[in-house]
Amino acid sequence: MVRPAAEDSVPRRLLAAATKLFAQQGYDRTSVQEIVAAAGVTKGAMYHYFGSKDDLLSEIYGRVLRLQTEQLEKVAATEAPVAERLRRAAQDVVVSTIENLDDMTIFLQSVHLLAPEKSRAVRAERRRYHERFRALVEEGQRAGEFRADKPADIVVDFFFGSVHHLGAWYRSGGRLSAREVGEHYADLLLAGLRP
Amino acid sequence: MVRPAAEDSVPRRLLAAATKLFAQQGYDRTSVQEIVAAAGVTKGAMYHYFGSKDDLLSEIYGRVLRLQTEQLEKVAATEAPVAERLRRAAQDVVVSTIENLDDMTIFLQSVHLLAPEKSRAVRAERRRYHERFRALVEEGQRAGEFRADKPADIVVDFFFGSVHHLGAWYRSGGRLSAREVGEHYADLLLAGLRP
Amino acid sequence: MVRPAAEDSVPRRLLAAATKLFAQQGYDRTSVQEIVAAAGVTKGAMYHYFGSKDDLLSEIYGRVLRLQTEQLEKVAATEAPVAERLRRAAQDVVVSTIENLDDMTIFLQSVHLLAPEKSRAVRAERRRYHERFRALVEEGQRAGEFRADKPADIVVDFFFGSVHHLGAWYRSGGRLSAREVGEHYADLLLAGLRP
Amino acid sequence: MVRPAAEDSVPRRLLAAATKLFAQQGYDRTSVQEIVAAAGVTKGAMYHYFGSKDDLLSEIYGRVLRLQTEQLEKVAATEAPVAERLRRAAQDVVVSTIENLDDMTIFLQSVHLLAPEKSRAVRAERRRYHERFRALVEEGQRAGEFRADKPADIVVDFFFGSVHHLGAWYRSGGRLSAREVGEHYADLLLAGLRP
DNA sequence: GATGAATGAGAGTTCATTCAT
DNA sequence: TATGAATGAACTCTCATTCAT
Repeated sequence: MVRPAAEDSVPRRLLAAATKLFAQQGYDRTSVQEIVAAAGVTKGAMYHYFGSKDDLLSEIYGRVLRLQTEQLEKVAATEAPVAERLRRAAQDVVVSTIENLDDMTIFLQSVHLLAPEKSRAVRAERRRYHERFRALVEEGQRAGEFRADKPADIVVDFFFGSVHHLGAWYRSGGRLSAREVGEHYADLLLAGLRP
Repeated sequence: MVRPAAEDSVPRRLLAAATKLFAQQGYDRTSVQEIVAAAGVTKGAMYHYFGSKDDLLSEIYGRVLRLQTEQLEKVAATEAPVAERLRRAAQDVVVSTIENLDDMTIFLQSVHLLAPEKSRAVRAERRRYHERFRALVEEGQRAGEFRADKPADIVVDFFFGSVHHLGAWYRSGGRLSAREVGEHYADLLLAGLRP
Repeated sequence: MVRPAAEDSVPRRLLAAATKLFAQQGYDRTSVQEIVAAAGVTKGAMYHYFGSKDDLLSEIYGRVLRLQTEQLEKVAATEAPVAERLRRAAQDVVVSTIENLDDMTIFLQSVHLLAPEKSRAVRAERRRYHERFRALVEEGQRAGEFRADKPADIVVDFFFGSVHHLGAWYRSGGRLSAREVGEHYADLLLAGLRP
Repeated sequence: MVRPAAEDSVPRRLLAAATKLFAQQGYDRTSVQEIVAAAGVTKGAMYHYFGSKDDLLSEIYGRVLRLQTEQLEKVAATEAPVAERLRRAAQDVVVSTIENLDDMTIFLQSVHLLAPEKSRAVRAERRRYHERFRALVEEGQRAGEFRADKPADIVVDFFFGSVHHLGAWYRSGGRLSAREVGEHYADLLLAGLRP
């Protein structure tokens, strides 16, 4: 019996259901029972594919981390002037955060709930991402395009705070498109860095 | 039997213990048993003073919201130029967030865990706070001191994202004092708003 | 409301029910649900008094170990000739094993199922008991009353193997009383040790 | 594809893995998953050769029972004096128990976990073995070589208790060889039976 | 004002077994 | 002969809350 391509595989259905529920109710408030019911499978099936509830969370993290890291690498590697590269990186991260708002919401509310070793791995990956971003800021400061009196890591934390907060207020279908919010955010960041 | 003045009252001890534990482990991961053990009282005593675990959370919120609202009102009501008032408000909220980092961490990680009606009340109070802040931005835009091409609510969300994120990276005893971080953050905000 | 003295306390009822069920079905095959049902209480009540299913087992062990240790110390401390003391110790341990056959059966079938640290504690206590018994054998060997060509620890293991095996065949109400079995066993041991 | 002769057959590998794991952790604590992993096969393969986890246990029993029964028959059928035959039978059972310590450990800890009908079969076989041994004791008592004031079945249970207990203390590579322990045990038994 | 025994529902996880392929 | 996805029931344990004292 060949499965219709339209019907998602069991692990994919589980991941989708978990993502939605975790974003809506939080990780701790979502029971494995709810997840498997939403995915239309049994608990046993879930534990066949994922070692634990924690693993579902890790997978969701992995997905979004990979995506954003790829985007950043691509933009950073172009030949454009550094101010331009930073602007595009900033705008991209806003857009992709909004486009994956569920994943990001979960990410921000639940990293600290992961088992220690997984939590460490995820944080390490996240740190690398921030460091790549910081390198752009420092490059611009050395080139004299950005003010040099603000520590680059403070700038990065300042900006990513704003980005992480998007899930708290942005509603799709609202006044502004993801692209517009990205432009506003990138403007505010770049303007703040003018020498 | 007269209690030594040095020993805090039972409700205060409970609130202190709950604050610390909620910040460390999250609301859902902290059991009532742990709280009462840390406070050195029994469960019965806790339920005598607080109707539920939820009530402890609401109380913690109330405390920090009241504090920050007061500060903002005070600064906003001065006669200084609007740019100066916004700078001081921004700096103040950073400093007081850092000084009450446990409360703020809990606030940000756990609002969505409150029972609906309490959650609504807290959010409403928070919204009023943000609106007061936004009014400052709009005043500056009308006065021509801030660029007018950025919606004021976007600016507010942009900045409070940064502030809320402080708990994720700031460590007391680190390189920068609360005051210094406040200045950097206020600078970045104000510079971003230059026309 | 004063409880009738006849009605056993909750922890005692739990211990009794657990003892019976563990002996009948084995530790792993007995569910907490079965235990609390047999004791007429809820699971919550059980976990109020015992930290885990393991704790029930440890408690049962403690009871029987204490009992047998006391008996041995009492006999060993008398002034009788060593052969007489060993005979009585041997007989006593048979009788008390038969009288607490459920506890002993559990003991023998389930020590290795205890959590490592508890298992270690129980084994250590057991070893002390065996060493006390061995000291009697060695005393008799030095006094020339027992043959000296058999290592005392081998003798002890030989005999306690027999004792531990009682649960596998002895049925109360059978042909022989506990006392009679004790005499036969003590005879076989002592005769085996004749020089 | 021809398998190398050195590589054991799948059922044999399963039996070996199960024996080791059952002896180490107990039957109930060992999952089918662990067994197949240790044997390097899949669950499906196991259920192809064995109807259930229980069947593995029965097979292990069968193996050791057959072995020991054969040995006893051989010794009992010789022409030597009865005391000599009993001595050799006793010594043999000690040696073969030590040489198959894993199987015997499992046997003793897990017979009661078998499904009723299989358990009955195994016990019956075991009983026949004990009866053959008892017959030797009785023969010696009738011949006046052994004291007659001890019921032969008590003697048999006394001795097999000791033998069964070997797994609880004997460690290969220790002070005494299997042969030496066998001699000591046989000595203690025979000396105990002197008239 | 304060205790702590007791509840009862539900949590995450494990597991022997089945069956379409 | 062999696979491995999937089942479904049972498992131990946790917890916020209640209430007689």
